[in-house]
Amino acid sequence: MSRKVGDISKRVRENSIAPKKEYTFFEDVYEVVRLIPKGRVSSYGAIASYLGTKLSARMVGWAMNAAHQVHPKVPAQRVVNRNGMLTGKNHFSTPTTMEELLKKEGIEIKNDTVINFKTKYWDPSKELAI
DNA sequence: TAACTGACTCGGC
DNA sequence: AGCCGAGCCAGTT
Repeated sequence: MSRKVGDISKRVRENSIAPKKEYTFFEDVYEVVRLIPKGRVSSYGAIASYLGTKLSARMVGWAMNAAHQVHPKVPAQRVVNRNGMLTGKNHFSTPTTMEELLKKEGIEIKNDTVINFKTKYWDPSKELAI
């Protein structure tokens, strides 16, 4: 596990996110995702951008792919693409798991898209104000 | 070892 | 307004 990208997240560390001895991009992603408030959602790009690699939104998705086996648990269902679509639903135990989890948190879904995405949107680079 | 693959985005046409 | 290509980079083949 390279630390190349993780080094960029020094800001995250200094911003009082749970301290750890080793930092990797994946772990940084998990930390940020865990900070997403219940009932809110964020996007891959926003998280990538917050970590300083805004062009690597795909890596955030990659991280989510492995997030299911990470502890403490990562609320991967709160991360959708920039349009509010549940593009990652197929990576959950069942294709409907993601939607069910979000509904349980008070987020309405229609056609695999978050209703009122704009008002539910949670941007780490703003909310966490680096 | 090189090539391919994404739970993404953005810019250009 | 929608489609296409490029950039991103860790992990898999």
